[in-house]
Amino acid sequence: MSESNKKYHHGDVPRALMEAALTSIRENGVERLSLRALARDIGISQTAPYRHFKDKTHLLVKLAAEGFYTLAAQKRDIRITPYSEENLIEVGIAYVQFAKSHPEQYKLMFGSSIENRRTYEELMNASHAAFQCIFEQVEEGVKAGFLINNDPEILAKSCWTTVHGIASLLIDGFFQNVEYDLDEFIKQQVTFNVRGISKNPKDIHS
Amino acid sequence: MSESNKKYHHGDVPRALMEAALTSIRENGVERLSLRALARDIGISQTAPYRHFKDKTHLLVKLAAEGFYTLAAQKRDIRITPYSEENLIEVGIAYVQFAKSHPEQYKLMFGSSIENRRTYEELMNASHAAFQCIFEQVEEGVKAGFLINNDPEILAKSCWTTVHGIASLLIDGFFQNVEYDLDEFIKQQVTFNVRGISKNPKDIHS
DNA sequence: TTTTCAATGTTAACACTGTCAACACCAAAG
DNA sequence: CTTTGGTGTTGACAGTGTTAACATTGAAAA
Repeated sequence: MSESNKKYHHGDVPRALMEAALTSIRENGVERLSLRALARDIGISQTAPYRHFKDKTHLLVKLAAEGFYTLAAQKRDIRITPYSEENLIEVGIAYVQFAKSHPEQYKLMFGSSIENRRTYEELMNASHAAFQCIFEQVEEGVKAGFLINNDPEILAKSCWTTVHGIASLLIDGFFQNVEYDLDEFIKQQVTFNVRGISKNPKDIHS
Repeated sequence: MSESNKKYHHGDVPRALMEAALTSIRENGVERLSLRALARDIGISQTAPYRHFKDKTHLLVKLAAEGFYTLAAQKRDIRITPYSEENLIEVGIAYVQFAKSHPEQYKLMFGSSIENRRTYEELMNASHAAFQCIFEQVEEGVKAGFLINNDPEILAKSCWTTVHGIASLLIDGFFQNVEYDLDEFIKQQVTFNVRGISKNPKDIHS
């Protein structure tokens, strides 16, 4: 296959589109993403993407799903068994760090760029996989008697809302006026949360 | 001023635009908001809004700011002095209820429909006012010895991230598979958070 | 080998959008 | 009365998502 005359069959167009989309999102945010611009970037006609994605949203769904899977993987890398409070905190911090280093993709995963996200099975599976990590860890913490004897699902959701709250406020710039160290701040916040669901909360000495 | 021949000077156009925008957002979400459609709805030309708002974003900023102020007011209505743990929880619940009953406006306030939100002083003031409520209450809780002896700003931010986390996951449909009672769930989550920043956390019996 | 056909690509067009420039009107200040 | 600044309008530009109609290709079917 020569380099010239590449009118048709440009290789892996879906992959190229996804990657172009990722960098575009990283640089300009989800709101500015344009299918046509993407097509131009990778050198295909402006409507060619529709041969590979039903519409713009389906591209976004794929990207978001990928995001959830790498988030899940990243958390799994940090987690160690058996359960320890410190490790639960570390996983929480890793979650926030992911959001911090991929802010636009994170917004895509959670924000409302994707309408009716619940109708996309693929996306639901992916986000469920990301949740599953926390769930398992929390469940272990409950069984081992470290955490409140409550439905692990509810406790895990407490962790999730906390880290998600931190992540989204952080991304949206609500913590930009912090004079204190940001990483220290994140750790504190996560620690509060773990303390709240622990059976015997340690004292905190400021 | 007769009813007929209302070619010019239609009354309070900015107000009319804001209200039309609010209902449009409520029904179709922020993403679908169109300045031109708004103008058509209230019976002015499609570019007339630009006489009153520099651009679309400035309209959104005004709406978001209003949202923050009503949220602040709603919280102030619930809060009572002196400090009590129950009341802090109630305020947290009220926060989530606000988000629950104005989901699209809430998304507008926090989501990334408004780019560079930090450059809009008006918006920063408004969101700061909403934060101030929680801050004061938490500060009182610290002084009265109920909450951890820590920087009240940090503790208040813990409350904020928690309720915001709950609110946004709720709005984005991540809790739609709850078989248990939603209000009870919200209360539990907020309670965990308060427990996490309390000096002497009560035992929780499930 | 030739034919056929689905996948993939293209162009043209539609109906939108935000935004600006140029122009029209009108109330009140000078 | 004249001027002037706020408000309103039309027309246009550049951009978008999306569909329809048509073109090209490579591989399977004949």
